[in-house]
Amino acid sequence: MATVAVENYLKHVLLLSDGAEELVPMGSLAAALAVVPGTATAMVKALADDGLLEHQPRLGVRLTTRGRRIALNVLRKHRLVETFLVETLKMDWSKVHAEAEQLEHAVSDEVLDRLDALLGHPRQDPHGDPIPSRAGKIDSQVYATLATCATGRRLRIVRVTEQSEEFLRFAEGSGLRPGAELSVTERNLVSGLVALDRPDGGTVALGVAAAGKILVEPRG
Amino acid sequence: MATVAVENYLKHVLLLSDGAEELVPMGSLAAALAVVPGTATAMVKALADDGLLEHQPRLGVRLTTRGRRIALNVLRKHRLVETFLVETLKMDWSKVHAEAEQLEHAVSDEVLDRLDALLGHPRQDPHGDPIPSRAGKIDSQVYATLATCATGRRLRIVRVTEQSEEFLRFAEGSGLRPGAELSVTERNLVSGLVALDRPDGGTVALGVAAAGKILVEPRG
DNA sequence: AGAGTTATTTTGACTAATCAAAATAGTTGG
DNA sequence: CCAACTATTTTGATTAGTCAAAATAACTCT
Ligand SMILES: [Mn+2]
Ligand SMILES: [Mn+2]
Ligand SMILES: [Mn+2]
Ligand SMILES: [Mn+2]
Repeated sequence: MATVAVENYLKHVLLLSDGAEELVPMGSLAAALAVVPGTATAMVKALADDGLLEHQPRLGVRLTTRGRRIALNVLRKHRLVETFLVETLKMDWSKVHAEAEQLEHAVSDEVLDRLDALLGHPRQDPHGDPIPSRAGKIDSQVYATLATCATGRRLRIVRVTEQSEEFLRFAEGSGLRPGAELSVTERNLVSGLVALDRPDGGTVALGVAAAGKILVEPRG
Repeated sequence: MATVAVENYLKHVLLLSDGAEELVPMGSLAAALAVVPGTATAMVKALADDGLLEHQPRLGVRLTTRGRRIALNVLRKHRLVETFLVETLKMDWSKVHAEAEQLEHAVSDEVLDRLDALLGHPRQDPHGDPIPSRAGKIDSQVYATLATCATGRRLRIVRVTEQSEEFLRFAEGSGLRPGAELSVTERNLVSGLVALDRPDGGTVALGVAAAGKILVEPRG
């Protein structure tokens, strides 16, 4: 079986290679895993020897089919566990990421299947992140963000791509969770400010970097 | 935080020191952890340095208060997880021990509390093993076994102290799970045979070693 | 094209956990 | 009471994963 470290490396390569084809630079990988670059290089060479990813020296890494299969299974565990923690145990969505980071390595495939059934085969986790299917299919639809979408239109939040506890608590407090509706009333790229209107009349202001973490779709 | 290995060592010392006072010999500890004796010695010295247990060279080890506190918490996680897997996920009681062996190290105290509440604060796990309280209290009642109890009396099974999948499947198939009633009709210490009667008229024969794994209490 | 900057790799060292095999202490039977 | 056996400890290696710092390659800008 793959160790915890191996599972984490493979999962992060998957997460950093939006879609699947691009090379992930060693720098991003090392930063995502919170290790120094040399450590990532050493680990990546070992994983390449094991046929789990392809290493193009000085350019980056890409998962092999085997590596991708493992990474998708870990990601499925992570997101189903998050869903379980929120739906069944009523935990706060801001805290489940850290829990799932551990549990994703301890949950067996058998337990995973039963959790999936208990939860009714969910397609998204509490943050709107897509849950890979048992077969390894994952929804890769591209959405606009609050930093890029048209202003004035009625929108629905589909996903919040940022796991940090503080950010999620802020989003929750501002009514910015998946399913919520709103519109962008103003966006000033110079000042970096984005202003939102909620249907309940409330108003929210946030920076363009934070706005980029919130994915939306148009809603008539 | 204690590593997985440390948690396993402390938990096994606790399990091997029925009650709490006796010294656990290094041999038993090494066997329980499936490591060679020298490995156990090395680890035990490190744990003693950290004040988690007391090592009397050539005699054995005993948990300190701190070590015992950690060990009880791990054991509580183990047994509550087993209960969750059987009660909520409907897993077979013969398979949950192996799962819990991993999950006991990945479940946080917060998740533990919520699992406990979800399950209604159970006092025993699916095998009848007592679940330590959050405060670290554990029921240490002593029971007779099918190898030692009086014959002829009506009995109720309270606990099955053997985690192996094969044994538990056998027990299940023979109607020997906690709560089941029965009586010992015959016990021959020479041949090592124990014969049982079930209320439904069924009959079971098993060896005295296996019988010793099944704890019972009298039932009028 | 060369200097400087940045990303990546290499080298050397460390920790936790383990095993194999040799050394030692303790116990026991004649 | 000593030889033999058994349990435990010691010693010397190994593996996985990591960091610090030096070396190297690649890119950028004039
Ligand atoms: Mn993880
Ligand atoms: Mn998520
Ligand atoms: Mn364990
Ligand atoms: Mn149990």
